[in-house]
Amino acid sequence: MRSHYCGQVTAEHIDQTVTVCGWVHRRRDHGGVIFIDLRDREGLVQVVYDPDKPDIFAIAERVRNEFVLQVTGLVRRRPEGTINPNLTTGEIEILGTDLVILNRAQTPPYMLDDDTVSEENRLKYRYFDLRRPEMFARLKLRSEVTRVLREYLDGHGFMDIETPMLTKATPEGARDYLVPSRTHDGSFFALPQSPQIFKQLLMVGGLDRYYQIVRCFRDEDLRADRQPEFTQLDIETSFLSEGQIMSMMEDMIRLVFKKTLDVSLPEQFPQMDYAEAMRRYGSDKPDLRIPLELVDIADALAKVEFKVFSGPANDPNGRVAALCLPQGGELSRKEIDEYTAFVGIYGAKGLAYIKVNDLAKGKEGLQSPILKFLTDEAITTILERTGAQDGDLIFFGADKTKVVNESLGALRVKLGHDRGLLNQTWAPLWVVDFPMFEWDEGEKRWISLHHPFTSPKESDLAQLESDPGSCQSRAYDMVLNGTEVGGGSMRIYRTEVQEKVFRLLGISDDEAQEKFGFLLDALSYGCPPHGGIAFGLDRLVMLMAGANTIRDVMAFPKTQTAACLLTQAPSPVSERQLRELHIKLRNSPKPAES
RNA sequence: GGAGCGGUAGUUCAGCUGGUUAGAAUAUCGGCCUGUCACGCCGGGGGUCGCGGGUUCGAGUCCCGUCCGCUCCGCCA
Repeated sequence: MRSHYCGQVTAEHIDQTVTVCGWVHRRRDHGGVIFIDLRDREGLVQVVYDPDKPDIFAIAERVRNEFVLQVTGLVRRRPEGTINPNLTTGEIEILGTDLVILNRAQTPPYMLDDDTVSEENRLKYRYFDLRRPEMFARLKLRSEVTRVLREYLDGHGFMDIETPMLTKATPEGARDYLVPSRTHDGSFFALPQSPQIFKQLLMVGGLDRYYQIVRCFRDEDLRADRQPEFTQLDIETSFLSEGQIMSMMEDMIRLVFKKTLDVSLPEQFPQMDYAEAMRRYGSDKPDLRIPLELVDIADALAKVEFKVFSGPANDPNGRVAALCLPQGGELSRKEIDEYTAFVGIYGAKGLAYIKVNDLAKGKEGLQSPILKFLTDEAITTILERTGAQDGDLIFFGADKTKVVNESLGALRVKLGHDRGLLNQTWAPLWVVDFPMFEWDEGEKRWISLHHPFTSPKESDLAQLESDPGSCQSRAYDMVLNGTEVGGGSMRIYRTEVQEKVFRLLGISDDEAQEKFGFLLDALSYGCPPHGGIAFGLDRLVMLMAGANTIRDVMAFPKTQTAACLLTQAPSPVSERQLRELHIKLRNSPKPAES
């Protein structure tokens, strides 16, 4: 007698007696016969009990959904006439001769094959939800992805090294999750936002090829693709150039796609500099599957009467751009209004448009509320640059560059999805030549676009202090279908450059010493040139699995308020625990008992 | 911090301009059926309409507040 997972029972087992274990997916009675659909991670198999063995039959009658069974019986092909094309349990069945109820179960909170059930219930009963075949498939894919990543890195001389989870709070970057120290009254650990500094210290330590599949924590608001704890594939190398690192990472990602999805990604990922990405797509992570592009038209509109256009056209911080939607003339007034509201989310004050009805008729063939404000010359330029054809619709964005990029960039993506314009392919891309810094209007200071340890380009070192805004960094992002899946850079490895960058970011020498003194020291003890990258594993697997949220590729995710519906975490703790941690609560919920 | 959508039976939902005892499907329980697979048929049970307050003769429905879930903006070096 052999034991199998029930889903592995196949035609090969016909005429064999097998013992299988699984959950009762559904029990049906018909004509005095009991049918049990037994389910495991691989699938369903039907078990049949005839009433000729009354003791076994009596057990089968007690079976309910989600009971855990061990079933023994003879595998056989189904009788003629019981096989129909909609069969969900296949053409094989087990004639049950024995039956053990390994465990009973309450009535399930919802039907496992109900794909309309709310995510709230799915998260509350996550242990149950994980029995869904889709969940199993996604977690299996995740496991395969990490296995291939490890295989690749292990094969290329990388070492898997752990870094601390209890570490030091950082002034820059995301809000830290803090852990109070019992032994140091008033002091706190922070959970790592990423192992960034530790992996750089590993480079100083001569561990020149490091990787880690590591949990990271950021106490910021959630999104479909952002969780407070998430997993990074963290990588760092010494002595390699950015070109060598990028090439190796490409190979690794190509291998993962080939081995797990049998998808062949391009031989070489295209590279695009940040400025071009912003100009053509209004985004630093463009989705190249969408065949729409932004077109600059400020020069043609600088002299028109219409201030909405001429204002931004003459503003050095402004931008006027057009986005042509093929066959967009079909859009109804209501749909256009909806798109206007959509760009409003990103700060756009309106969404001007021109419908191109008949190019041959010139201005008469166009339809738009703003036509009267435009010169013939401006119209000709717009039509030429957008390459608009009869039936197209041209949208306009005119505002501060940031607003135009964000609103039209988002509109481009939305139109691509709404209008079904996406090429059904995988579109990887490297985005390079990022600016080092971005001016923060609110805080009136420069902030790092990547992080404060990113190296500026050697050629820009001279203007680091005189003109920070024009400095470019040695950073590179891997973008896949419009999602940033990885970001990395060459790091600063000289103390004096790191000190300069800290100063530029408004971190005083004292604060730099206090927060990062150990790093500055480390750089001074023979730090090799180094650089690396970190991949968002959850996002990568989400894309590969075709999931809409990273929650679907995590076993136990949190909700939008960063709570766990399964365990009810976070929760109050006892007075005693708080006292040990030197914490006094004010105006807080009652601490838990005991 | 802000915008939008949602919260009614175990589950998924309907419930109009406020008006009898809040419905459907499914699940669940009982009965029938000799091969079914979304089985079928008959019958039963099942509701804090998220929570609190207000308006009203009367609130699932209107108003205010609040909590929860989802999407998004801000935020996420």
